[in-house]
Amino acid sequence: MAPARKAQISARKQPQQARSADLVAAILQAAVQVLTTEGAQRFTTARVAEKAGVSIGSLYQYFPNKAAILFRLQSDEWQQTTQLLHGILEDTSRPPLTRLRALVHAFLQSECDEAAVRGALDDAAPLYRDAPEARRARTSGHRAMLAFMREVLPDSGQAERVRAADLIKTTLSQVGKHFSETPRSRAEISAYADAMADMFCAYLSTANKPPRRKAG
Amino acid sequence: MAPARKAQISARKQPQQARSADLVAAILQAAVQVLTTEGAQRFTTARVAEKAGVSIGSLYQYFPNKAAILFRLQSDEWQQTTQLLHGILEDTSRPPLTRLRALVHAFLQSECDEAAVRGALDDAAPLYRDAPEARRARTSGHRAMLAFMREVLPDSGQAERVRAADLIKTTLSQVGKHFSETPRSRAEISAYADAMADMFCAYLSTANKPPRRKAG
DNA sequence: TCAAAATACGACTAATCATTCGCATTCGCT
DNA sequence: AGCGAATGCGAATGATTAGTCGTATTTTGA
Repeated sequence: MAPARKAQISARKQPQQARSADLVAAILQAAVQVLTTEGAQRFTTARVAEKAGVSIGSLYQYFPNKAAILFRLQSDEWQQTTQLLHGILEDTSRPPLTRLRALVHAFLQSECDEAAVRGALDDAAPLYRDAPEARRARTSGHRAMLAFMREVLPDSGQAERVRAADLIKTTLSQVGKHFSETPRSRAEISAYADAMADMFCAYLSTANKPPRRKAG
Repeated sequence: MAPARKAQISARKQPQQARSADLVAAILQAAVQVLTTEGAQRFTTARVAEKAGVSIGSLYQYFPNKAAILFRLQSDEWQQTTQLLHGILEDTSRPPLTRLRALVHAFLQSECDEAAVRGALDDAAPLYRDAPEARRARTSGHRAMLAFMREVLPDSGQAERVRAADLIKTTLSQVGKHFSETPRSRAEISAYADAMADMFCAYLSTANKPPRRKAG
């Protein structure tokens, strides 16, 4: 139960002139660099400002506090991931489970490609995750997975579909996070993705069928 | 890529008299309290010492640094979990998949029961996880799951069994961690555990069978 | 051209915290 | 009793860091 009383995390002021827009971009880019090269521990506003070639005062013109920078990065990541997810799951030209398998592969690969940033961002999560903005942003991506479940589990109740969607989405993201913590070859990634996809497919294939429960 | 050059994390000195053993116990107990009531952010050696009714100097007699206290707590947790896992999986009087289901239930329940400590300990992970002692300790629990896989996937190759063991162990711990981040009723926990167990069982049941790959 | 608005600057403040070290107290033992 | 070792103490140190504010520079628009 960490105390959840962070200040606002939204932008303090919108850049209006071109130079300030550049400045914000430089800060975000520098933030990623600091995060990847120094880690979450050593992520400080001073270091970001320096790496961005910007004064600390200017940084605080556009970000109300350190958490806001991190939250912005995380938001962008979430948005990217959500789009990946939607793009693959909604392509109805392919059979559902094929799409799901493709999604697992794409997700694990992208997770490993950006392991450094995402890992550091995750370490820093305590700094921004309790902000209301973050709570709201996190529920994105539910829709697509739930729609997919309606397609693949037409005979199940809504509650069961919600549970299946949650289980798969959570497994994908959490296990992916842990998986990407150690460096992996492309072949390893692919093999692991296949195993995970096998697991999801097996689950969804049997979930439709009659009662199983307590199978042994 | 956080820099991984923490100092040693092992005990600085073994308590020899009863009073110092009590002191160490008080510190550990206080550490849990501080962690749960204040969160990882506000976990400081001073606070722990105060809550334990012990001077800061005494604390440093037995723990070389802050990370050592956290590592000790995490170690104890790991050991508990490992024993839970062994105890259930090795009870050969029940069919394998029944044991697995029991394990999932027991694990999720215990994770939720101690959500506060574990969550905070997880937030603090960056402080201790890169120490060599932690790297070693983390591989415990592999053995039991692998032995289980030999039992339930007798026809698969060793590589596939290792992958399955890893996938299930990782899913259980990572998804469990995320699941316990929000408060849950006992019924919710049970329902989720059943879904997860269904997923594992479906996976293991089909993994033995002939080639599936790219199932649609 | 010039004033107001926007932007940029960075020294400075205030707070937090991990850890040390010199000294005081207690224990185990003869 | 009394000695050395173990234990306990906590003020002080040194370092880091988030965030502010008064001032300087640049841009905009009239």
